[in-house]
Amino acid sequence: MTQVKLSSIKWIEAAFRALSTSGPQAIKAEAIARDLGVSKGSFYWHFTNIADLKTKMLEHWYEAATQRIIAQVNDLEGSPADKLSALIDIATGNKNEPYGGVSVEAAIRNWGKFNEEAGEMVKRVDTQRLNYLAEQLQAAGFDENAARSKAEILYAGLIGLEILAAENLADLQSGMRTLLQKILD
Amino acid sequence: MTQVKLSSIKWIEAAFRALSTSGPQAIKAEAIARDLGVSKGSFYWHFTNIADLKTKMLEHWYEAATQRIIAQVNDLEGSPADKLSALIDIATGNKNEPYGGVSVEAAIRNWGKFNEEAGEMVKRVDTQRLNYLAEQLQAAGFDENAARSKAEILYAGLIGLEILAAENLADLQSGMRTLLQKILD
DNA sequence: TTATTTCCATACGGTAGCGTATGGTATAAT
DNA sequence: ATTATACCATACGCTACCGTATGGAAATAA
Repeated sequence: MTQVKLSSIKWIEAAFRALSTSGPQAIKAEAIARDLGVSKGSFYWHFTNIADLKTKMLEHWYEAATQRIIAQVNDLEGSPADKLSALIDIATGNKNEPYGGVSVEAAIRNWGKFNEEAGEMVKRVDTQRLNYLAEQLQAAGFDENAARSKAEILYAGLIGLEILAAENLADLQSGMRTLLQKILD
Repeated sequence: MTQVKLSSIKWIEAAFRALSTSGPQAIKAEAIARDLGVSKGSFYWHFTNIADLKTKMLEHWYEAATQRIIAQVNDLEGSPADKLSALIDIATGNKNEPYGGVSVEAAIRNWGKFNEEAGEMVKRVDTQRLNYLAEQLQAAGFDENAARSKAEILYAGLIGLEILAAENLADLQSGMRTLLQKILD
C-alpha cells in the first residue's frame, strides 16, 4: 500500500519530465506510458483520467514550492538586506531542478498561461512570494507602498531575467544582484 | 490575385486569434476552418500544411514587431532620457492588440518556449530591443557595460511586470516608470 | 461563348490519443 | 492453501485531427 504512492509518484515525475521538455501538450497517458515502459493499463489504475494526473501534478508542485519557501527562507540570518541578498542567491542558484531544457517552474508558468487550474496555482505562489518580499522590504525600513512597489519590481525582474537568461541574452545572477542594489538604495 | 493575399491573411488572423485565446495547440486547420465558417479545403488551398501556416504567422508577426519598433521609436524627440520615458509609455500603453485574454506577444513568447521556430523569432526580437535600449542608455551617458546591464534589467522588468499584471498582481505602467527612474539615477 | 483560373466543399484513409472492459500475475492476508 | 488485493497488459470503440483526391461553382480571360 505504500507501493501505491510510489507508483503514482513515478507517473507524476515522468509527467513533469514531459512537461519540462515538451510542454503541457506532452502530458499524455500513452506517451508517458511508453516513456516508463509500461502500458496505459497502469495509468488508469493510478489515475481516473488525465485531468486527475494534472491536478495531482499541480498539488505536488505547490507543496514543494511552498515548502521550499518556508524551509530555505525562514532560517536566514542577518539584516533584512542580508536576507534579501541571500534569498536572491538562492533563487538564482537553485535552477529549480530542470528536467529537460526548461526548469519545472518556467514550464508550469508556461502551462498556466492557457490553463485555468495551473494559472491559479502560479498566482497563488506568486502572491506568496510577493508578500514575503514586501515584508522583508518593510523590515528593511521602507513604508508599505514603497515596499510593495519594490517587491513587484524585484520579482518581475527575476521572472524576466530568467526568460532572457534562457535565451542567453542576460545573466540571471548578476542581473538580480544589480537590481537588488538599485532597489535598496 | 489580390484575393489570394486577402484570403490567406484571413486565415493567419484567425490563427492568431486561436493562439491568443487558447494557446499554440489550438492552431489547427479544422478548428480554425469552423471558426471561419469554411472547410478544410480552403485551408489546404492557401497553405501546404500546418507548418506552413505557422511559419507565415511568425513571419507576419516579425514584420509587424520590427516595423513597430522602427516606426514608433525612430521619430521620438528630446533627450535620451525623454526618449526612454516615451518608449516605456508606448510599450506599456499599446497593449499590443490583445485578441482574447492574452496579448499576441505574450502568446508568441509562450509558444516559443517549446517550439524552436517560434523561439528563434522571439529571440530575434528580444535581441533587437535589448540592443536598442542599450544604445539609448549609452546615449544617455552610461558606458557600454552599464548600458547593457541596465537595458537587460529594464527589459526583464517589462517582461516580468507584464506577466504579473496579467495576474493582477502588479501595475505595468507605474512599475515600469518606477523602474526606469531607478535605472537612470 | 468557351476556357481557364481561383477558391472551396465533400469524401476518404490514416494516425494518435482517450477511456473502458476484461483478464492475468504476483504478492500479501487469512 | 486459498482467497483477496494490487498492479499491469491487451483489446476495443470513439473522437479529433492530418493530408489527399476529386469535383464543382464563380469569376476572369481569350
